[in-house]
Amino acid sequence: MNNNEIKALQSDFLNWYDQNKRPLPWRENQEPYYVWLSEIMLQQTQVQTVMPYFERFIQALPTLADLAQVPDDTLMKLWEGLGYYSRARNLKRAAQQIMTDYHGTFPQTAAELEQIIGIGPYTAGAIASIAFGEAVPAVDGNAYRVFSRLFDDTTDISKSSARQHFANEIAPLVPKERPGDFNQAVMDLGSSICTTKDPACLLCPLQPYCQAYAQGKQLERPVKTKKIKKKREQYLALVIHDEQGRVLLQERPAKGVLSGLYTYPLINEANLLSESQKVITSTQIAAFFKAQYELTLQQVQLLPVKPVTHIFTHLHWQLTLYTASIDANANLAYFPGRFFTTAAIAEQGLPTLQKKLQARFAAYQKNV
DNA sequence: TAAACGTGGTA
DNA sequence: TTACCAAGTTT
Repeated sequence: MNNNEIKALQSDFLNWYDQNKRPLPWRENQEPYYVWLSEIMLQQTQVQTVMPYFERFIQALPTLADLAQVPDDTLMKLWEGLGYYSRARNLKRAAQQIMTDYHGTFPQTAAELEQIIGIGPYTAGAIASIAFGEAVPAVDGNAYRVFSRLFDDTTDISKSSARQHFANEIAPLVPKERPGDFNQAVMDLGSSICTTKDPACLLCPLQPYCQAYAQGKQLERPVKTKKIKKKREQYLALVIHDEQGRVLLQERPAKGVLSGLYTYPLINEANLLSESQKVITSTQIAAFFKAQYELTLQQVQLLPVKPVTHIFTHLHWQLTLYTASIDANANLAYFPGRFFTTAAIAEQGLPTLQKKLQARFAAYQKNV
């Protein structure tokens, strides 16, 4: 594309954006804190999902300084259900980093922003262009789709190297004048017109420039080869009450899925079953708890309800519910977790998996 | 470089 | 039910 073509494309695209931009809460101003927060929340997450979380978050923590000091419990409650919980933890760490290392003022270039925890190449480009007017691309899934079509580019977006390749291709198109609007136009176009399955090419402001459209290959772009196969795992989920009606929850290990979050105690069936064994017994579960945590369970019973299924990006879990009781004075020294009252559970930030397990148990109780 | 990391929606 | 998609970063 020569300079005149690029100018025309930029003009057509920004005019389209001016007419069609979505009114989103984080577009009301260019406050870096809000731009940043929205970009983190939007990682791998759709606008509709983010909206209520964003509103609640900025109401609870209106400034960077508030975020830097927020208690972890409050933070997780605000993030509850959004997923990828390390995003929230990194958000707080980053806020502290900016308060101490940058005197509470955001760095203003993509290169500097990328040094902050939780901000990768995409988010750095997005913040730098939207909040600070730096003419850099923001290469996300939308950009892959839009520009692989525009250039009829067959680069495999499954590969890590694809991001830099597209950044190089896109950079000459980003206007010096309105780089943030240009990048946001890419996102809006990608979500409304240049969609994966049924792109509305006839309505697209870039259609006159689109090389894939010219060849009828828009559905073959972008090229993506990798597919993740989910590992199947079976778990036991134990609903353990004491005589005061409190329930025992377990804190998940610092590494791995749902790290640091609370769930009912979960036992991987693979850790319970020996070679030829097919059936798990209540006695065996109690023995496991004794051996692992020095805890004595009583009345371990299989709950006659449908197992809970939960699907992560790379895992497919099936969880069978059990109930049991335990002494309120049991020594939890060797157990990574604690008792929760009903009220305390409601205040705790819990992963959706745990919410599902609770719902299944509640539905059972209702029918008894 | 590839795998790990949540969740909700759609075909 | 399975598979894939959606404003990625970290290790």
